[in-house]
Amino acid sequence: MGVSEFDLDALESLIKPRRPVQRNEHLYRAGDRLTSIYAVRSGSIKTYSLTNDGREQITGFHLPGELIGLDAINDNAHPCSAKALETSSVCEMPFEQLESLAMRIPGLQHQLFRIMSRELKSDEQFMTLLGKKNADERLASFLVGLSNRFKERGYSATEFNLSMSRNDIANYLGLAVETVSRLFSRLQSDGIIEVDRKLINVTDLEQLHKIAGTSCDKALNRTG
Amino acid sequence: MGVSEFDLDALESLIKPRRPVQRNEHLYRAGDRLTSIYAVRSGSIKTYSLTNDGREQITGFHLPGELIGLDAINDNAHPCSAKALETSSVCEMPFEQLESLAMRIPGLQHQLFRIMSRELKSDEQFMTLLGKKNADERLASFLVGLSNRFKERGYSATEFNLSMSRNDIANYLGLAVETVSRLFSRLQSDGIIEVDRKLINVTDLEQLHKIAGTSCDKALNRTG
DNA sequence: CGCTGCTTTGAACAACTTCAACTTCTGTGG
DNA sequence: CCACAGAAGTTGAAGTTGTTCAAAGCAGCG
Repeated sequence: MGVSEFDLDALESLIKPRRPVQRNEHLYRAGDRLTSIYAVRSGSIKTYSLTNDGREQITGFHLPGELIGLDAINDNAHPCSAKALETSSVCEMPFEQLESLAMRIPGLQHQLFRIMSRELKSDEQFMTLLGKKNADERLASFLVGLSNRFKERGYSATEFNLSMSRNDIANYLGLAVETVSRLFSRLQSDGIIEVDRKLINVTDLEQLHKIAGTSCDKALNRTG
Repeated sequence: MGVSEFDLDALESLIKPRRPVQRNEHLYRAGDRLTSIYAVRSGSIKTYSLTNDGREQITGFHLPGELIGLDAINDNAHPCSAKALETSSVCEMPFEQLESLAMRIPGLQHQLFRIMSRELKSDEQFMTLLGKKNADERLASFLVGLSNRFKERGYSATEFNLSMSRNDIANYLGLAVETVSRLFSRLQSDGIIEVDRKLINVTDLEQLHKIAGTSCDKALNRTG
């Protein structure tokens, strides 16, 4: 359900060896012709596009097991750029090959539909975040989301490193950096998380969930 | 590129006859098991989900030629509800059938990948709208988007009816109804559009584009 | 040791929301 | 066909949230 690690492993062997990517190195840039879809194997990748006035809009942070580049199929060109946030490794999968495999291997086509569908669904949830949530809810949702994704991958759900800068977080969440910084401080002084630079320790995950799940009346749930 | 009307026509005949839907009738509701994907054939459909505190978040307005329900593949259940904004007709395509056809008919698999990819891409653009654009830019983008879609379908790019309420527009754009109402008034008094209830006449499409494409310094481009 | 870039914090400001009132439309029943 | 009730839309004024501007604090690194 989460990552379908199993199938990606199978694919990986079918297609191409892993490839290392250095921090800040681009996997591809907006406008590049689509050749391959990439599966993140380790590290983390951010995808972003530029607004008309040249500012960056981050469209996602991608962890191991996730596929990137699927948004390029329609135009045969990447609408976003993809850049490593840290030293990472990816598995490159030539798309044409992938497509023809999908015609032959039972289940692979379905798997690909599922992956794209999941991304559509999570995009929709993210729209709700941007359209309806306030700053606190956005940051809490972001942290809960990361927590879940780390957990799925066998890491700690409560202690993890942010590979992206405050600026990137703010950009992604549609907020100003200053706002994000203030929110981290507040979450810390409220005893919900401990922050040490990039290291986050979630001390009250339940409360974080409550904030993320739209904090209703802001103090509705002190005891329950 | 736009709608691949051709292929949908082919599919339509392969699968099921059109089905009429009344205004406010649901095609499916959030939580329903996925049985079919729907192609809009006439009219318009809105998709929406509910936030934790029960408010509605509209995730899209869908015009003829568009497919809805693709976000349900991953969980085999619809994450959103779909409701007709006006009397419409849709073509129901049982998903399992569609998938097995895609294994056989050359090009259909690719077509489906493309359609999902296009949706991913437009979701990303929409994230940029919600994350970076101010109220004016949002409404202008919305109108430009509709204008383009109507044009693709052979209707006027400058004169069209909004099938959704002001409330729906505001909801979709992450704004308050009052803001949207004020913006319509302002666009009208600025001579960019003429508004008569649901009927919109775009009198200065170029200017509308300028506003939509992020109005930079707000008055950067008076002459050029 | 002193850059340089990222992060934090404070204070003023702006954009949008909220609240409230009023108007216009729509549809229903007398 | 008109009257009326409810829904939808518009407009104004006050209020909030988050942004912007400015400056200081801190860590990494030559």
